[in-house]
Amino acid sequence: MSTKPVSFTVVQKIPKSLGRAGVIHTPHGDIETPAFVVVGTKASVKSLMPEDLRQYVGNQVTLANTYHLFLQPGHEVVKAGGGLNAFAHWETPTMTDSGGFQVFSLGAAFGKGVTKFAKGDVETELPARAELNVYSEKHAADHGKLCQIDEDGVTFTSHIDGSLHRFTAERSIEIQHAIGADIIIAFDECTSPTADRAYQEEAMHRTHRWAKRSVLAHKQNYEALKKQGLFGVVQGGRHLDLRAESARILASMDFDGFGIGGSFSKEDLGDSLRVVNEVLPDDKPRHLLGIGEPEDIVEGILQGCDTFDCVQPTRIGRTGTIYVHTGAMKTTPCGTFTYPETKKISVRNEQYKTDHSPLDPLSDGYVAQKYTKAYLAHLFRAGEILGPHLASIHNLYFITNFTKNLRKQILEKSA
RNA sequence: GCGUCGGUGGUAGAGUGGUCAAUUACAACAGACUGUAAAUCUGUCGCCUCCGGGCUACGAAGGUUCAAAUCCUUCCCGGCGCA
Repeated sequence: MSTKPVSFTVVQKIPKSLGRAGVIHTPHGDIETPAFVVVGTKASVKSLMPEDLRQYVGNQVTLANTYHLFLQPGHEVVKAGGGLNAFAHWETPTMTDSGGFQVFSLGAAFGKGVTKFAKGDVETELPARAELNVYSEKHAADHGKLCQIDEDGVTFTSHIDGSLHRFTAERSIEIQHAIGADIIIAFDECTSPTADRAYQEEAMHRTHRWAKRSVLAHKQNYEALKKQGLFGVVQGGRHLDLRAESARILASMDFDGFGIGGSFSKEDLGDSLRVVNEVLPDDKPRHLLGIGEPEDIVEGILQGCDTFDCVQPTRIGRTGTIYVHTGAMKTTPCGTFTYPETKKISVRNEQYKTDHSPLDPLSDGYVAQKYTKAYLAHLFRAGEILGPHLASIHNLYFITNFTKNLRKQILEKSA
């Protein structure tokens, strides 16, 4: 076993595929991969107690966010509270995202309704270029966003109180050291799918420079080095050659694992991942950042990704949309996986007001079995907080278990 | 009985001669959401529509006016006050 705090063991490879089942070892325990990573941005999985996660979800790992915890309550508070695990009473292994996604969500995407997925293949607009040394609230407001990018880092205008803050590679690592998650992520720039190739390339190279600095910053903190693993983030947008180049450059740096970030299009997600994972080393875990619809996870695993975090189960759950099984089974082209077809339904819809069947009769989840659509429909209509709570638990169990079943198939196929 | 205030779309409640099919909120009906600015946001919400518009509407019936939810008359209904 490795002396590094975070290491990876491949347990079983999928024949003729980049995919594998494995185990990520961390100071807070092992993560059996492929695995879904529950998102708890502000050290809180929205509406759930950690006990709910343990008892009804069975997740193995939870992800928080550096930018959000830095603003509130402050990373020093988390540190004084014993670090993320103790502070939030999370007992699973933990990760923190670097704040790189906020460069996108509070920057290019701010107020525009664009998502990480391209709608079509047209580059609809150019992102605002970095404008050096122009940091002001007014400037940010004028540009319709809360952050400005330059070579050295990013200046954020807090979405909470408008105050200005500066993130650099070193600063993000420093904050993540204080927060204390098992796996931390190098500060990157998550680009918009609307950015043109030239900008994707420029941003990618900037992310690489930040990655190099992040490795250095991490190595300089001896205490953190013993307890936390550092992941670098592959970028390159929808351009396969850039993706491959990004993977090549990052693979040459001393990371404990890799995140795959940035924007994709739904159609060539698999191609983008394949190109990247062909290059990344086999003996390190690969995390697909922020993607996790059931079909995406199947594709991601086939193309060699080990872990997936996604906000979707809790976000859609909170407003009454739940995952359910249709009853049909699907098989991947080369027969690797046979998995249940899924769909999303909105339990607020009129038809469910009097539908007293279980949320998802085909699921073995506790909430799916014990609670009915009519009850959830009532809770959401009545504005009861139990509605978002139950729907979130249900969705998290659904996707966590969906992923676990795929792992099981990898192991069974080879047995 | 007299006086007075009021009766507006599913609800509450704006509007008090034209720009009113009628502000707004809620409810209702749908939709969106993929490293969480998110217990959020968007659309529809009188009827019909070839999406240009047409029709019926603000307690009821009459009336004034080029034009009425808005002014006048009577009636019906409700709150309050006085008998």
